[in-house]
Amino acid sequence: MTVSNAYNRPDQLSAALRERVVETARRLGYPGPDPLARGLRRGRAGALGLVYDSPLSYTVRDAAAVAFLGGVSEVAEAARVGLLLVPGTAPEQRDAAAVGAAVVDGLIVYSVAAGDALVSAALERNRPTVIVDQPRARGVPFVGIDDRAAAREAAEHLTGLWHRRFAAIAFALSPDGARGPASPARRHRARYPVTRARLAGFADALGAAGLSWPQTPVYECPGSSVELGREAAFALLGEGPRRPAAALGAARRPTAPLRDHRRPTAVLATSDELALGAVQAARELGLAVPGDLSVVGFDDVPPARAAEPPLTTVHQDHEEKGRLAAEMLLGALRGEATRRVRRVAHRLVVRGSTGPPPAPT
Amino acid sequence: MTVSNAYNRPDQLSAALRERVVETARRLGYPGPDPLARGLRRGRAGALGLVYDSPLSYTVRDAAAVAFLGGVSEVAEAARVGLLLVPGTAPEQRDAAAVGAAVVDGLIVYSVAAGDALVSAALERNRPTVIVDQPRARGVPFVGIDDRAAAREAAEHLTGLWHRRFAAIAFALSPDGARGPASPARRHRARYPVTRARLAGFADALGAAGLSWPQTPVYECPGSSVELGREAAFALLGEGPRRPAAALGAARRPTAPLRDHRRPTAVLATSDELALGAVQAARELGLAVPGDLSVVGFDDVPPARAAEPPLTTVHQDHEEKGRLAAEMLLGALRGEATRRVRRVAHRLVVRGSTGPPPAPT
DNA sequence: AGCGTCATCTTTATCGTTATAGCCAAGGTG
DNA sequence: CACCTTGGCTATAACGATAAAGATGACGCT
Repeated sequence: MTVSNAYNRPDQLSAALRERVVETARRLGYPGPDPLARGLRRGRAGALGLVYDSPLSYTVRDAAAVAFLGGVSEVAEAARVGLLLVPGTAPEQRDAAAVGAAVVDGLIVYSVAAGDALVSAALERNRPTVIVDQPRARGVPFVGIDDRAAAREAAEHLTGLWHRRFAAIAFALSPDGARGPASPARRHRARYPVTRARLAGFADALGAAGLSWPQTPVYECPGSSVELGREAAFALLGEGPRRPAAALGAARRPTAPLRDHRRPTAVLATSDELALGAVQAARELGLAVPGDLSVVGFDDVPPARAAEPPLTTVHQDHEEKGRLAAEMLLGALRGEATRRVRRVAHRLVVRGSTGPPPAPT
Repeated sequence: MTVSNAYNRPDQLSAALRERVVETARRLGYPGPDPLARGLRRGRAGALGLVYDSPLSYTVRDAAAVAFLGGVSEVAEAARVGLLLVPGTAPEQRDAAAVGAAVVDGLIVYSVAAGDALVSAALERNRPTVIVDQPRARGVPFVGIDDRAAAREAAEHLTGLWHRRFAAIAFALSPDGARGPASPARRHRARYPVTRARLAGFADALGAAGLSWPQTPVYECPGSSVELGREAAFALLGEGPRRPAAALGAARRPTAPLRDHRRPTAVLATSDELALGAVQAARELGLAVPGDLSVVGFDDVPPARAAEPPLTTVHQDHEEKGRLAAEMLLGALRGEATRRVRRVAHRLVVRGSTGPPPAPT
């Protein structure tokens, strides 16, 4: 006990004794109180857990997820707690038990599919938990934007410019790795609420403009990357072989674009990465952006602003989302009662990738 | 004990009893074995600790650090251990005790200044530790590149093009937040070994070309960002007021460049961010890159390749560094004896930001 | 019957802390 | 002088798990 006091409450013992303790500790090679034992006794782990939908090694390639991490870490640093990135999210070795075994005081679940075992594992721990973006769970604190309204605004921007032929590129509708055109039935069954809400927002705007959503092609990608967006756009815009770009090798042969009257004049993407891939595909097909094709993204990550042309997109503050989530979690740990659902503001940022549709020929 | 077996070794008891245990657990609201207690008893925390030099909220803005995190996480995921981002690195509340209190089995220390309390705190834990980039510590496993040789190659590329007037932009020489021209004395006292080695490499190349290193201006920035690089370049290239860019406000008034015969024709930067800032400053000063000014960076982060012009820089594989560090640490935890120092390959990537110096007027 | 084997479950002791309460001497009060 | 404080130190008992060893009974074999 005296040793414990020497380390934790130096004022409780005389300087002399403390010095003796420290000296002896050094001589014996005692490395200081064991964090595990201390945690057990004190009942706190000193860390917040972060559960992502995909393995971290993918997640760090997503600028939005990294910004979110930055926000969380800012608050965690200030509260002097660690941030544990929980393993077990890789598809080939999905391991909900890892969530149960994580040494944490509370959990932040970031953008996981509805019904995923990771979510139930997190909730079963009976510790404070905050869910970010998706899925909603009864009584569980939540942080996110109004995806449906935001998507609707993005699409209305284009219907307002009098676009009539639309196509959409979406990241995963459900966590089964599907890739390709998504039928209306599949759209209906979507297990990622965010994808679902964004598509619903697109549908709202198109419906309000008198256009048919079920007949609007939606290309589903199993993730969010420029390469996947490029591939999707080729499928939606071109008539050439639909091989993935990697198979095309170094000397890419662009496929021919669809004839004008069949080709969409506007592409709605559920993320900036996908949108940037679409812009790239358009360029390779010889289509001008926004002259021949308008593209809107979602998230407003840094590359969206830096792109050529800069991307019209829905801005959301990912860092703020991270800060909020962390604060809600820390508040719950302190036993404070706070608002359970926080919506973060979004806004459409109109830049250079959208314009009126080309004049009919 | 039977409960423990029910959770950890289902084969050790009959299905019936196990079912009864699980059912009772549910009824009583028992959330499964407590990770802290399990960790204490088993002697493992199930996580690796990651200690950065700066608070995470800054670190996530550094593409190189994020890529490194990606590499580490890849290996950690595969080994089914978590990754704890240790707090306590913010300058205003630097807290080496947080390193001692982290619930981890081993530590990775990423790019910390020599003599920093974080390093000694890590080593005093008497757990396997790997240091990345800096500082070197006797007998402690290390991963990094040959910074001096790499920097020398970068500078030799420019001396080979017959540049004669150089300037350098460096990130921190020592962790004291200094900003401005770094005297030869200060360069000599540098506490960040990486900065020191890269400057030494520059000096090697300049010396070999018969140029004076002590007379070559070096501008020190307290971090690595485009904005700091821009500011440094203004100081090195312009004659206007040397105020930081932020003070210039929204309507930036570019200062006039130095007259030709005094202005450097080549800038050596210790990071891509700083280099990109220098390119931007040159543009604002009306100087062509590489026509009037050549710039080399360091690290080859994604924006370097995407920049206009694309940046000549020293490539290093940050992810690979992360993977290596994590593997060395896991190896040490398993008690394997491995090589203690691993050098990662680097290579100069010549792109569009460097060329011959302008013809003398 | 006697004995070993095996599957299944239980007992004991321990991991390294720290909350709590207790002890003791020195000094202050009435 | 008895009595209370106070500062400084110590003894006890958990925190919640699990390794290791022990107990129990069913079964087969000679």
